Amino acid sequence: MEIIEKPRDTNLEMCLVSGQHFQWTKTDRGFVLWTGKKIWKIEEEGDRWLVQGSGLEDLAYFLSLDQDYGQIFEDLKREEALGPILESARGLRLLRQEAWDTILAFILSTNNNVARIQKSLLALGQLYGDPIGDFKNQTYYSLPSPEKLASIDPRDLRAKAGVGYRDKYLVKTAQMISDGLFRIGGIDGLGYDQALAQICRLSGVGKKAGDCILLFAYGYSQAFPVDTWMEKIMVDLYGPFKSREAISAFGQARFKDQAGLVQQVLFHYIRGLKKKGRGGP
DNA sequence: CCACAGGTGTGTC
DNA sequence: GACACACCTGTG
Repeated sequence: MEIIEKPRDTNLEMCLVSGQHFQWTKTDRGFVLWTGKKIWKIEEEGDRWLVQGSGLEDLAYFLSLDQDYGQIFEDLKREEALGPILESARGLRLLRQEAWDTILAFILSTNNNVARIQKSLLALGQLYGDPIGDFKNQTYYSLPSPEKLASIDPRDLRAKAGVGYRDKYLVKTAQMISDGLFRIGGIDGLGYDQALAQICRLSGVGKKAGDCILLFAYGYSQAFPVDTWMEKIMVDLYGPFKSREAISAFGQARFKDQAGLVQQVLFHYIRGLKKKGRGGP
């Protein structure tokens, strides 16, 4: 157990429920969160964090604490259309997740909701993953390796992990990687367009999921994933547009290295509306 | 019962 | 390339 000062410009809950990361659970005073084989339990106590698990250095990396999000939010004030939306999202950060976990999560994300994505990921870990940590008599599991997942019958995934029609996408993608037809590390160093083309080779990964994977796992901060909700709000704020792709291109050109963060800010805003208002944005 | 939930793969023009 | 259309599963 280590006790640290709560990091600046960091709202842990906001980072976790923001739809970028699904491997976490709430505890009485905080959260357990994991990615790959790293896991942490963070309890919030006033202006302190009580941290257990995989160590502070790796946690700081995962939370991108080396990035000055206070300054980044200040810079984004130039976007007048964002106005109060931006202020309400202070504390939000982009997390640095393991690529393999992120690939699985966003294959699952198609036509799906957060609760079910989390349920499927938990089941995959419990059924086929390895134990990575114990907190309060609860064992937490990593996701199965590509080799392991490649050997599983898709029907089992569907029946036991509730992944639905994404069953074969998951297994196919795992096979591509375990067969050496796709290298997880092969994305690094590519330009954005090439990186997106590469990641979209994976089964079940299209433009939207691909953008999410590039943004959340590979550090392409200029990626601007556009889903149905993002489409609606972008049309409201900056529209009209002729296609989702046009919105993505606009977001990248306009927000540059902050495009991915802006997308998260907007998603946070949409979530707030859905929780409070009912009826959506 | 039907629409919807953070789309993608496949087939058609 | 731009379009339909099907697709697991849970919820309101």
